[in-house]
Amino acid sequence: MIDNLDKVILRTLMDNARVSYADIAKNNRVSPATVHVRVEKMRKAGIIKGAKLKVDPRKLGFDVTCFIGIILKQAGDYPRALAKLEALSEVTEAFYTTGQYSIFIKVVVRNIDDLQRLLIERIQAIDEIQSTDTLISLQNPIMRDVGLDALGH
Amino acid sequence: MIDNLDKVILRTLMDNARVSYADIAKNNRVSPATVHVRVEKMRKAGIIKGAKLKVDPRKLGFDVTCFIGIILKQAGDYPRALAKLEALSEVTEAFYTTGQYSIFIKVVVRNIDDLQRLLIERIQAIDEIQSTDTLISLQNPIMRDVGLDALGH
DNA sequence: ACTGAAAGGTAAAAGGG
DNA sequence: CCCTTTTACCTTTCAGT
Repeated sequence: MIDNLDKVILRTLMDNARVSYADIAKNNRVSPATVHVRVEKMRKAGIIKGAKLKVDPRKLGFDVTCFIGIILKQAGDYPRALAKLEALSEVTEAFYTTGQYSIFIKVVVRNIDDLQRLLIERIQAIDEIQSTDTLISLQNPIMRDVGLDALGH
Repeated sequence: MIDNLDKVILRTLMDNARVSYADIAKNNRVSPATVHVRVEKMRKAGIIKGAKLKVDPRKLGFDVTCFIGIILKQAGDYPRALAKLEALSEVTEAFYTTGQYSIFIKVVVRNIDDLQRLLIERIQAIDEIQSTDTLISLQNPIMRDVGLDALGH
């Protein structure tokens, strides 16, 4: 399914998506064409979903990151609530979860005032939402990709 | 600080980091060299932190994503606990937070059995940790970058 | 399934307005 | 601050093994 060369290619590009296929080829003693073929294979298999530029939100003026656990009035309200959350650009991630919350979201905003307005005027204003719990992140000391070492084959 | 062209470049590359500078230049009626200069400027300013390949963890056999809220025995235990969490490759993100938890982490594992072992044998075994709450993610319907539209300049 | 070579395209640096 | 030019390198395709 996925061999050692695939893993090295993935690891390299997950770390820096702009490393040239030629460099990867050189380091692994294969031709650039082979690297190209492997990448295309993994893209078609859905393993590779794209390449994203990583930006620092703080450098752009988004200083506050927080997580919000959402309790819905009824379980069936999930699709409607999600659609309304998706319309808010400040909501960067959403998860449908087990446990006390139905939906768990990550929001990135400029400052605490913006967070307060977002919470009160736009999130708690959503009909389907019963209540929310907010967790403000002060630091983000770990942010990395899944380790491929646990991959067996 | 950051003008309209910078914003268009960021938006384009945040979506697809492999779009060529030549294409971006064409769409904005500037030269490829200008795009190159802008990207370098933003890299030096720390706005651009790199380009990452986006992979689908499920396609690689990591089927379970979850969040774990961690309560420490003492607030001062934070650095030691964090270092121990960092040593676990399954911990892909960590946040230092206000509220009921001191540390909030995201973990990605192969299955529920692995999650259970990780939790009991490696996380709850950390001396500095008093207790944990786990939130299993069943779906991840929203995963996107910060919207640049709120950016003033 | 990998390689080597060819064609076209791209990045990055240099120089000028 | 942006442009054009230039050079070297890169991706991608395809025939051959």
